[in-house]
Amino acid sequence: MTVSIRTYSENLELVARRRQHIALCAARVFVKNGYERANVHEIAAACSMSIGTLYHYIGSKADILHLVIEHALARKLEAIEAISANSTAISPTEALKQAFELICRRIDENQDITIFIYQETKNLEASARQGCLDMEMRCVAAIEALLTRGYAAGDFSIRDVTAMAHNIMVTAEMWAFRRWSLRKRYTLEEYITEQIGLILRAIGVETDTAGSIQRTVDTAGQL
Amino acid sequence: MTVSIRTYSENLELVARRRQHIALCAARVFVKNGYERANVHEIAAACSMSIGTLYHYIGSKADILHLVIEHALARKLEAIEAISANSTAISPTEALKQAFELICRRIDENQDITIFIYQETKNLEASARQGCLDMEMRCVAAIEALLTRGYAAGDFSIRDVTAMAHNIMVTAEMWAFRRWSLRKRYTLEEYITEQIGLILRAIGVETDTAGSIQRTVDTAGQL
Amino acid sequence: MTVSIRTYSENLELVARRRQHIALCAARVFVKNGYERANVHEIAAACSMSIGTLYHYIGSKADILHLVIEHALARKLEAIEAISANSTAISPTEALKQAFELICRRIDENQDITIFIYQETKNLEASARQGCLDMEMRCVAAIEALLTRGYAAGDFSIRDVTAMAHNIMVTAEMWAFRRWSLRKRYTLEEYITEQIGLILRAIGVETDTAGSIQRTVDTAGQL
Amino acid sequence: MTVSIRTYSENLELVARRRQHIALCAARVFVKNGYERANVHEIAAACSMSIGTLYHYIGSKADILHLVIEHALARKLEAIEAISANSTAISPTEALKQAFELICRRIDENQDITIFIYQETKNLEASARQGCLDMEMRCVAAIEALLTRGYAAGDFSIRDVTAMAHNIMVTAEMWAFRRWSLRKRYTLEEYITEQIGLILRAIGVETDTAGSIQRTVDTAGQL
DNA sequence: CATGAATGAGGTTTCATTCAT
DNA sequence: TATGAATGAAACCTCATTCAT
Repeated sequence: MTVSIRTYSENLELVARRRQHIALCAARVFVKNGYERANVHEIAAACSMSIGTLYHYIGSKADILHLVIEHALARKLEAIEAISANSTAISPTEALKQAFELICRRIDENQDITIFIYQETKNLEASARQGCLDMEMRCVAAIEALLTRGYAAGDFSIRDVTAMAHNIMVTAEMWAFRRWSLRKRYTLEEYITEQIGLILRAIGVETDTAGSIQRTVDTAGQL
Repeated sequence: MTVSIRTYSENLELVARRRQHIALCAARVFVKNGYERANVHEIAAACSMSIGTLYHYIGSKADILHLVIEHALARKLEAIEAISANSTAISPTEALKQAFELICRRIDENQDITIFIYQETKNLEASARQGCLDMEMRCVAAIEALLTRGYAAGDFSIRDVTAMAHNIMVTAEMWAFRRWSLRKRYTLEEYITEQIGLILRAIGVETDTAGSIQRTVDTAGQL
Repeated sequence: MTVSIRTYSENLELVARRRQHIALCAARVFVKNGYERANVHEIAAACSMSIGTLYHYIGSKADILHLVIEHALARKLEAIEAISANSTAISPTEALKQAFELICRRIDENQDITIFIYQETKNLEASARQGCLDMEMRCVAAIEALLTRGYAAGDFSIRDVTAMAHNIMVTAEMWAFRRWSLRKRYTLEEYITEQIGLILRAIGVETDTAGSIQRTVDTAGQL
Repeated sequence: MTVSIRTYSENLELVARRRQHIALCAARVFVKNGYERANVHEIAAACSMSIGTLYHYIGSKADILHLVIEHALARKLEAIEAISANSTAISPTEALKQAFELICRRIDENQDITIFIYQETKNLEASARQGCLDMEMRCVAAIEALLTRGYAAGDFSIRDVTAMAHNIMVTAEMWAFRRWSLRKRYTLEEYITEQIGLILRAIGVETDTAGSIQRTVDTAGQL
């Protein structure tokens, strides 16, 4: 899973523990200033390590980025696969509704890192980036599974599930990367309700048209 | 419209011409390596100017970013408003279909800058960023107008047009920022066809279900 | 008087007029920011000239400094020589008192340029600097003349007038370059009175001891 | 006492040692060309440090100026306070004479930095400058103490000691900043003798009139 | 295993001066 | 005579990485 990153340590378990720590702490620094503006001094401080120690467990600043993004994506993938897997007991429609809601709530809790991944994945070198894209693909695949199940059950009228799965994933992430606009207009709950309505109708599930939205939250122009 | 940027010249017409030139040439450099990695030396060279001359027309590297993003957004906005305005002669459904197709084709032609804007708008200072977000909002508004017209005509069964308008905009831009996945599966035409189907059904327009997609183009993991 | 400075003009009268103008206007800019921080753009603007025109009448930024300092020193010298010359009708003691007072008042009116000369004469090249030092020497000489007259008349008990003349000149200029301290304690009038008392007693002239000073003006720590 | 300057090191003792080193070495570079013309490359070389290392102990070039001036003033203040304090065993007149002589000799040994402080203190930012002015004030206060003691003992006929204290301080510094004139006429010993005579008579102490000065040293027009 | 002082290349920006118009 | 656009060297400062302790 983890791509090979240089380390001076031979205690693999220690390396893994430290890297997890770095992934968590560095994320805060990266998210605050962006990858390029964050400096290794600040990252080391956030990890409560000296620079020297930090460099025992990573080979370069880019490796820290890799750790951070990979960690965040792995947790996102875990969450989505769990959501998808846990919904076999209920109807496909209900499963899709619940899945979308849970994914949206997860994105809402991880807005900053979601946006960060959109912005900084470009700084990964090819192989690391490919690993991350693979995880993104597996997120889509988990959603595709939900859709395929509904199609097989005759509940969803859709044959090409890929586009729809991407749409669902991006619709959830939009809540983060278009928050400067969406949050003025919707609460998270309203957003979820509205988008679920659109999704279900797109795949041919009849719904009682979602209620209109009036309340406007003013959250200025935060990005 | 244009936020004030420092200049040593008082010849407003010259300043405007040079800045347009900078916006175009610098975009190529920025897109290649990202904002932070691009250096002003390279930008000046791309503009066929000395660094000194470059700094006669801008006050800082961040101003160049502002110029580039604002220029790109202004052209996107222009295009979308034109598309929206030019479609009053045809039925709302046909208008929406054509609009979505044209927007997607425009995004396809401007993939790199589309992605760049997602990644680097964060580097603008507050006021510049707000100006850019305002233009994004006007893009959404132009799409809302199309939807509202179809709703008023009774053709679209949708009451809250905002979410749908965002979805349409993001679906088109997805073609750029998820190209690493979508291009393996769809040609631009297939993508447009598939997504139009989903959009129309989400707003209650009956369509003959779009055909399934089989062909897979392998374009490696380019971002 | 004026050391040769490059000019592209052959109209000597025009050159002289423009240079006088430059000396006056540039002084304001130099005094505000210091010589090195002042830029030629700002100087040209203060002179209501284009950069090109400015460089028709001077050869370099250092020439402007020369013009400014020479102009200020020439006026100081003029003033002091006039003061010294105009006092032949009164007693040496009265002449010295009046001269000191007038010089102090002149320094008070020209505090900024007085300090500026202390700070920036170092930036003149050797020959220009020498010319300026010569003018300073002539200021001292004018004061020496006053002292010598009093000595010859038997009113002043002093044989080496040079040190005393320097002291008098520097005491007056101190009002400018130590204003951050002196102005908290003395008004100009009090300062003059107090210092005249000290000067006269140093050269053996009996005075009714100047009154004590109580009032404290708070002018913060301005330099 | 020392104003806070940014450092990347947390080893306070090391920081203090390095800064002392910088203050000493940078002074030579500054004095040679003035603050603005000196460049950090040259300063780092004079400190036998890389530029990177230099910037670990200071935050900006202006901080180096601050270090240099503060260091020089602190040593001047120390010297003057020591001189003033050490003279309680002798008569006020003798104490004043010795103090003036020692201060003049100290200025003579530190001519360049004395002039430098006159010229470049303006480049300090407000708070740093205020700290330096405070030290100057304490120098004056130490001299005031000497005068006050003589007044209290009935030896000096002077009530306002402030002006006289400033005069004494400036008279000593004059030896540096008017050396282009004074050194042509006086040796240091002659200068001290002559000025002590003037000082003592100004405060009402009878002296056998100081001898005339003939020897003229030609030291060209050095500033 | 842990530290953090040292490095120096490379970044952005300024500005005195020239010269074609 | 007057203009001001163009130049590019050189300035200050940052920061990822190493390595002796």
